[in-house]
Amino acid sequence: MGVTKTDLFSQVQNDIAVAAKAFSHPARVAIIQYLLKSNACINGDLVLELGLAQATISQHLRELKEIGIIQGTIEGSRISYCINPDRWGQIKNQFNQIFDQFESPKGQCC
Amino acid sequence: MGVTKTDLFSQVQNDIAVAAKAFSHPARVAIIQYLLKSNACINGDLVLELGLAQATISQHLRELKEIGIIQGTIEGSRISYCINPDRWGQIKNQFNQIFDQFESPKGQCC
DNA sequence: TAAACCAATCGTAATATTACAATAACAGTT
DNA sequence: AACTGTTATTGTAATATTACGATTGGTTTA
Repeated sequence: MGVTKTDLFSQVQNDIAVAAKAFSHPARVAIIQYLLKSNACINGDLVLELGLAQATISQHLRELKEIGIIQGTIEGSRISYCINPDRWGQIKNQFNQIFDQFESPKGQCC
Repeated sequence: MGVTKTDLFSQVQNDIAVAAKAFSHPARVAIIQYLLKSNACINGDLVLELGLAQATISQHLRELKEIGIIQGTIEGSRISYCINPDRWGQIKNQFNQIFDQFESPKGQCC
């Protein structure tokens, strides 16, 4: 088959899975890292920086926008992208909530 | 086409993308959460818990094992899975390093 | 040894993702 | 209005992922 059975899982579990997709492709990681250091950029910057085709970058940007981790504003004939602070914090919290749940057991568990 | 151009990206970027895949499917999130609260479990536990076929659970477990976030030890006729503490910490650090790089700018960036 | 149990693997089908060329859409410029 | 620059979208091909039934390989139990 090949279609994820989202109805089997909780809202939180599906949310985390969606958020994780922002980081599950090296190009998207690279885009996010570029935005972290440059604060804002346009499609063309990323084409030069990453070496992928313009259409491919645009596709990744759309995914990141759909996830909500970035936002774009029209600026003349170009679109300026940046990180969405609220969503960023939300995703950070979701992940940290999971990361902090684990405590290394004293003995060997398995 | 459809094959990720890993050679365009840094080691770190590819590493993070691989680690993120552990969380990029709700079933794997559910498995990880189950391991967090039960410390250890076997394939059969997850089949009951998640409602997916045995083969599907096994496939997700293999992925998680390949990523290194879980480990399995043979225990008689069954295999006991648990979280790999070292790898867990490593992934946690990788993500936090990214999460902490963002500082919300005073004004609107875009 | 046979039966029962458990989990990995194989085979297969459906769907999703990744990538790019080509084209469309739109703003600014000449 | 024609041209240029920038990005989204469309179309398409290749590869990857997800899911499950069936089978295999292993250990335990009867």
